[in-house]
Order: sequence, then structure tokens, then C-alpha cells
Amino acid sequence: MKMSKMFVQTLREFPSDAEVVSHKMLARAGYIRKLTSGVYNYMPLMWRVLKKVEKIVREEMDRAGAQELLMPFVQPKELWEESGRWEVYGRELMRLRDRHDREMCLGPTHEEVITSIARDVLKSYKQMPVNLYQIQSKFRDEVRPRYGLLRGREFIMKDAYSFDTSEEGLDKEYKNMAQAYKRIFDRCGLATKMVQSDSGAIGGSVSHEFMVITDTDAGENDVFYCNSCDYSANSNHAISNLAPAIVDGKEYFKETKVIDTPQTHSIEELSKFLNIPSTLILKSLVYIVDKKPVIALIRADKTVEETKLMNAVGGIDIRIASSAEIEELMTNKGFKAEPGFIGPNGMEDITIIADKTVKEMKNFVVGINETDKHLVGANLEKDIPHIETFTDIRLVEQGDFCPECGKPLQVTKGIEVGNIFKLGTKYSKPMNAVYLDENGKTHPYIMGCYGIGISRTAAAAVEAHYDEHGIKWPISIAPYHVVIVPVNIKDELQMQIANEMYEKLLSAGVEVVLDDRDERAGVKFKDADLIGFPYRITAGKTVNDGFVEYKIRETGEIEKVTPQEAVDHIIEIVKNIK
RNA sequence: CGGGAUGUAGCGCAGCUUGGUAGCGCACCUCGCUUGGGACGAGGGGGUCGCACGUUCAAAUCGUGUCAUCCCGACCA
Repeated sequence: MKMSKMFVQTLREFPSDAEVVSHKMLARAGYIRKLTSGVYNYMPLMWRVLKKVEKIVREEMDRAGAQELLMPFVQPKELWEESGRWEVYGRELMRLRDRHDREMCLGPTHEEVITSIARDVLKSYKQMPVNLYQIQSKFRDEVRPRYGLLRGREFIMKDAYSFDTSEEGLDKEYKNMAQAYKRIFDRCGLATKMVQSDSGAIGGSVSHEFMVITDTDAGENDVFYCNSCDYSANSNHAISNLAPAIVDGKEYFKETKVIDTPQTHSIEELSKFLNIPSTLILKSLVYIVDKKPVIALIRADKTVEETKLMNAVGGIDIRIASSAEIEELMTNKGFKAEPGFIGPNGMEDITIIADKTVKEMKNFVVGINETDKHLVGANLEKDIPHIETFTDIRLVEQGDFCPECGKPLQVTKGIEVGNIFKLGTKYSKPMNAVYLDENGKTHPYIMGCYGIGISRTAAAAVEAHYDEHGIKWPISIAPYHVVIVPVNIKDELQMQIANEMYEKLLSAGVEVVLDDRDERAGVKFKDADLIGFPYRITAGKTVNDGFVEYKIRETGEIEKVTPQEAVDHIIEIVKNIK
């Protein structure tokens, strides 16, 4: 490719609306252009990168025994009603009507469609196991698209779906996919962690996410991991053991009674006023889950993890209640108190979920829906007997102990580039997708699903590989392998050497760019660094002595070599790309 | 959806307070000069100032409404 012909425009400055590294770099280097919020044009350079990521994904999925197909982007409402998700999925599902006023949606994921295909074709146990995948644009009408390609509304995704006749078969395929994913991300030059996670709206029982750990602020997930064993989990799913804490308030509260606690709206104020550790206080929080209030109880030094709480309630939408909503709740129950003094008593007909930490507590302090008063020396059985559900709804914190080996847990930010779910019969059952076994009996398929964000993976690679000058692509997914820069295109020898190297590399199958623009060297170097070619060969004044300069983008390392050596070196490197 | 901000040329911005022929840098085109880290000079093309309505002799500027975009929170590949 001649640089003079390349359809690309690099910018002198970062676009003002870009926040994270990958968005800034990709926009400035001419890879992407925004069309509308969360929707991007993939310009020629970007498309080359995406095709490379796709190629790696295809090769590894095929190697793992999966088969590629392509499903429609537009899907009928009826299918989504069968699975029950037309109601459940919410506004993230982009709905539209055709000319006959039939309701449709843009595919945010394809469980319904693949299940409808399977039930038509997969009639016998003899046809399984099977794993089908596609690479396609998805559309999710995100509440707040941001971070460029990391959270677009339209994005490219590889989604795979497996069908098995048994849990054992699913387990096997799940592991098979985990291995394929590891190879895929390794080949893309991305170090990933496979972490346990919540299975969210897609549903199912077990799931893992593949996280790229970066030092940029683009990672939207907190990942807890253990250095001593291989435990790691998304914060929405992580569990931990806690250090011993004072949970029995016997020494502070010999008897159970209501006392005055003026101006103690917060846990901090309360623990200071009573001069007790916050581990002796029972914290009552009000959430709104699917529009209904839910009270969460937890030891006051700990934080509620909302996804865990939502799962415990069995809801699909959760948010913390506003002060007004809390007061309204108390008023409805016949109390008149400020929000800071809410407590579980008198709330018997509200869903109450208590964290496991609560079970340990004895002679503790709790709000009683009365301003400036608390009950001290309280105990569960005696004073709050109506709590039925004790489960883990606690947010893990750095320094908590690993649930598997007991060593302290660490935390880091991660970008989720892939995930794998065990779906079981979540879709096959409601959609009546069944096969016949050896005895002619029908069973629903045991399903799994496996996603990789193709465009997000490319963006994550930028987050993981860049410096102040631009992108440093891993060679396996770089748009081109090498750029040749003749410093002065009017210098005949420089151009001749550059052209010779260019032709040799081209005929060896190397993806090479010749920067034949009539620009000053500085401009070409800046662009080369920004675009992120992994290697650069410069034909400058030293060609008169028979040398060119060979530069590695990743390390900045420079070597003076003959043109032939440079060519041979590049060919060798390209030959070894996995 | 709640909170905050911004819409002026492809990109980055000024002008608005105090209404009076729409500007600057980069990018783009032409010529000259220059050629190892985003040179220089001269000339040139490109904008219904997000949109609508209103006030006014006159609106980028004042008012009302509306749309869009971005940032902070809850969702996810």
C-alpha cells in the first residue's frame, strides 16, 4: 500500500469528545469516525484490524470444533415472547415496526434465533453435541454509550451456542471454549484473566468473563483475584472470608433497650456517638428492585453488592432508593422518621434480605424507624425474628481473604472482552426446543453460550499497547506489519532502495506500507508512531553507505542494517506470527 | 432516567457580556522554498453560527422552545 493513496486522515489533536486512550488514539489516527452516539464508522485501517481479530477467532473456533453460520440482524417479536425476554429485556432492546406494523427488534444477542433453528433441525441425540457461532454486528441501546469502541451501541461480536444432551457434555464444551478463548486472546497479544462472574440478563447458572487487565481507566469492572491460588472473580460475583471482627456487643450493651442517639444520621456518626466499632451496627438499606422496595441488612462496616442483592430477590432491575422514597416507605408503615433511622421492624411485608454477616451479630445496634433513637443490645431471634433470607450480598474489599486459600485478595480494573455461560435449559425449555433420546423420549437441549466482543477486543488491545506517541499494535492484529519511510522522496537513491524493499516485502506476502508522500520526515515519523506500525524501515542519508534504519515500535529499539537484512528480518518475523 | 456542561468550516477553538458584512490555528487546493521527529512564505476554496419561533431597522450574540453531543451515577461483548 502506498501511503499517498491510503484513505486515512490523521489529526493533529485528540477529538474533544474522546475520554479513554483507545477512543482518543483510534479517532486521532484515523481508524474510526463517529456517525452518531455509540455508533462508529470503521475506516480502512480499523477494518483491517477487525478482520484480523475475526480471523483469529474463526481459526480458533473452527479448531475447537464449532461451525460458523450467520443469523439475521432483525428478529421478530414472537420469538422473544416465547423466551419471555420481550418483556424482560427492557429498553436496551432496540424495537421497531415494519410496514405491516409487526414488531421486530435489532439483535442484541441470538439465543432465541439459534434455539428456533435448533429445534427445527436438531431432532436426535445422535446430532449432538454441536456448537454454532457467528460473527456479526449487534445492537444494544445502551443507556449511556461511552468510551468509543469499548461501549458502543452497535458493535461486532462473535457469539457461539452449544447444544448437548447432558450436563457432562456441557461441562466439556465449556472447558473447550475456555481453552479456545485463552488461545484467541493470547494470539491477539492480550493478557487476560478468566474470572467468575454473575450471569446477568442472559441467564444461566455458571459463567466466567475474560478480562483484559490494563493500567488505564477504561476498565469498567473490578476484578478480585488471589496471588496464591487461581481464584479470581468479578466484583459482582466475588466472595471472601473476613478478618475476625467484634460482632458481639455484650461488653457495650448489657441489656436490650431503646436509647437516644441524637444527630446520628450516618453509621459514622452513630459509631462515634456510641463509641463502638461499626461492626456492632446493623445497617438497613432500601433498594428499589423492579419498582418495589426491598430492605437489605448488612453489618455496617460492609457494602452491599447490588447485583448479588438483585439476584437474591430474583429481580432484573435495581437501584438505591432516594431519601424521599425511604420516608414514603416508613410513612406507609405508620412511622414518621428521618431516613437515617430506618430499621427492619414493622416492615414485615416488605422483602428483607440479610447478608450472612448479620447472622454472626449479637447484642448489636439497629434503627427502629424513630428519629434520634436506636435499639441497642439487639439480637436476631428475639428482636428481629421475621428475617428469613440470609445470603451473601456483600461487596468484597481488597484485603479480604480468598475463599479458596485464605490469602489476602487483590483488586484491579478489567475490560471484559469475552464471556462464557452455562445456560442449561433456560431457553430450550420455554421455547420447547427438544430432541429425542435413545428411548424416544423428549428432552430440552442443555445449552451454553460464548461471546467475544470483536470490536471491544481491538479497542482493549490499544488500551494495553500504547505510549504518548500513539498505538503499539501487537503484530498479529496490526493493520500492516511494517512501514517503509524514504526520508526524501526526491532523493533518487533513497526512493530506489525504498521501492526495492517494498517490492521484495510485497512479493513475500508481507503487509507493507510505503510512505511515498512528499512530506518532511517528521510528519511521516509522527504518523507512523500514531498509526502504530509494529516495524519501521527508514531509508535516509545512510543509504549512501548502504544502510537503512530498522526500528521496533514496541521497544523503540533502532538498528542500522542493510536493506536486504531489514527485508529478511521482517519476512522472518511475519512468518512466525501465530 | 437523575445531576453537570457544550453545540460556530473536516479537527481544535475565539467571537456572545455591550446586537451592526463570521474569525484564528491545523487540515485541504496552487506556487515558491524546504526535506531525519508534525518547517516557512504568498495566494485560494470551504460555514443557512444545531434547529424552530420570538424581540429588533438589524440576531452567532437577547428570549422561549426543541434537538443533538459529551461528562458523573445505575447496565453490558
